[in-house]
Amino acid sequence: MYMKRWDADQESVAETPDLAALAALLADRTRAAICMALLDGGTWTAGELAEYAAVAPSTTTEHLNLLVAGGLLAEERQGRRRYVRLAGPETAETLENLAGLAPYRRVPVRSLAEANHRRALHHARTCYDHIAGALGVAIADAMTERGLLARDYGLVLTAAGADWLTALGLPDTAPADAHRAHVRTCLDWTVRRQHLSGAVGAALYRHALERAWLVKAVATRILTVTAAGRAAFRAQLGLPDEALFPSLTLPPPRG
Amino acid sequence: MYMKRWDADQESVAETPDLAALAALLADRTRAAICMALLDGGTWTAGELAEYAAVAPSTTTEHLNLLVAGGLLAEERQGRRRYVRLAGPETAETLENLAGLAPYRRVPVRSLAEANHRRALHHARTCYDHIAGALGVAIADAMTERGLLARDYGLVLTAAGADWLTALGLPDTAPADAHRAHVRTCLDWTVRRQHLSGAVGAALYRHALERAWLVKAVATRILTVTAAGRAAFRAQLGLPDEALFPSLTLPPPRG
DNA sequence: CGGATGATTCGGTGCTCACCGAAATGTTAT
DNA sequence: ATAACATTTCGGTGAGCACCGAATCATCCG
Repeated sequence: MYMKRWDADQESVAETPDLAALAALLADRTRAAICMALLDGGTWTAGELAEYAAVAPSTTTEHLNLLVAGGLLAEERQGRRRYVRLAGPETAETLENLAGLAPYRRVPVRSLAEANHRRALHHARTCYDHIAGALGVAIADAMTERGLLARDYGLVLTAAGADWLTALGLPDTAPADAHRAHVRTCLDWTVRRQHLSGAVGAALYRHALERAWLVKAVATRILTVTAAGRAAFRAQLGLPDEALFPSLTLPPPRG
Repeated sequence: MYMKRWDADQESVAETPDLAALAALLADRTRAAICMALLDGGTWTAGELAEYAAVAPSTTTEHLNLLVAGGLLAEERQGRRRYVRLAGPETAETLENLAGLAPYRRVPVRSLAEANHRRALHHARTCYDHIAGALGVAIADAMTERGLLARDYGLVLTAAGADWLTALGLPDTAPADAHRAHVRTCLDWTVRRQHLSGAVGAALYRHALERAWLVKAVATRILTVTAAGRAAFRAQLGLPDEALFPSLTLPPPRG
């Protein structure tokens, strides 16, 4: 009797998420460095990234082609120039989570300037669209301590927290995209502690920039706390000086 | 005048998260398959994984060495056999998030059995310690619709949701580890939709197993909904038949 | 219209690494 | 003890790929 062969036309293929392909994009040191650089949330040109990653422009082109094709980066062409940025917030969060899981690597520090740069990064930096580093962790801690965030029953903005945001002038931080949780944590790779991300984290960051509590350096992820910022963070959240002055920031813990 | 050189002993090295090293672990198809298999939350022997991944035992050994050394897997030796499992919930969540971001890959389906297997996986499966697949998404949707979860102001368990859990006999699902949010979403790679994870998701899964609403097949991630389960999910959440019968589950969307 | 600039294409090179098989190690069973 | 079994070690092979430089293309500027 004739049996129909299963491998016929109809359902002979299926689709599986290709985890290895995505990971392969990040498995190269240069591409990983590019992605980490773009975690500042900004838009870079191919040439800038080439210089940052210390590879030839031709090499950078190949990397960018892969990253864009893989959906990690979004690109925009203007004339002879190629601008790239991270594809979106989910990409940024996944990257930062991954970095939090990753082992540490010892890298040589070649100059005093570089040491200062690192110290500043550890103190306060952007994580795509919110605040990370010692300052970010201190903010999350202070908000929890003051009952603005509740860590004990899920991670939620409390009623007091919502009031506090309103008092700051953040109009309810409307849930524009339902896909993105309002309050979310992000594992900080400098201290391996949680800091505030999600829509609330992003709103807080924007607000701090608008009020000039923070200033972002160009072409880096470094944030600087202004005098006004220190006053505000002290008044609003009672942040200690350790969180407000880079010079008081300790080096990161051992890996 | 003598200037002290900076590259002296003191602070000449710093530590950076080695994203590329971590990603390299997942960048291999065999290792990725191993990790995906372990997403069932179970403990596998080296030999089982070798057969599953269709590589020589010696090759499997090398992969497991790397994955364990990289902190993704935890191992336990008993006599002549080596048991491995995912290192922890964060690892599982990051993996599933990554899979949700990954592109699809077309794979051949060689037999009717394999096609049925895939269909079953798409219908209901474990994601480490909670429920994923069409059933998992349907549960999250139904809970949101019934006001047990609120998606509009962060993702929180509502008061009604807490009551519902208590009525089910889940005693408040105590916040054992503060690091893990109670309610959390996990991007499902089959449907690219959110399902329920976190401590609440895990408690719900355990409860469903205890009450025999679900049965987990050995050595796979497949969950089967029992008759009692269908009754319970209908009564408790009003789940439609599409979510309760694998035969009604549609194939996954195009990548 | 040249000349400078940003990016790309292409060929070639060297290194890394996934894989296997055969032999070895150590453990459980007969 | 001996046999069966699970895993590991090691040497060797082949493929993939990150990298560069030189040439090319496209755009902007004087």
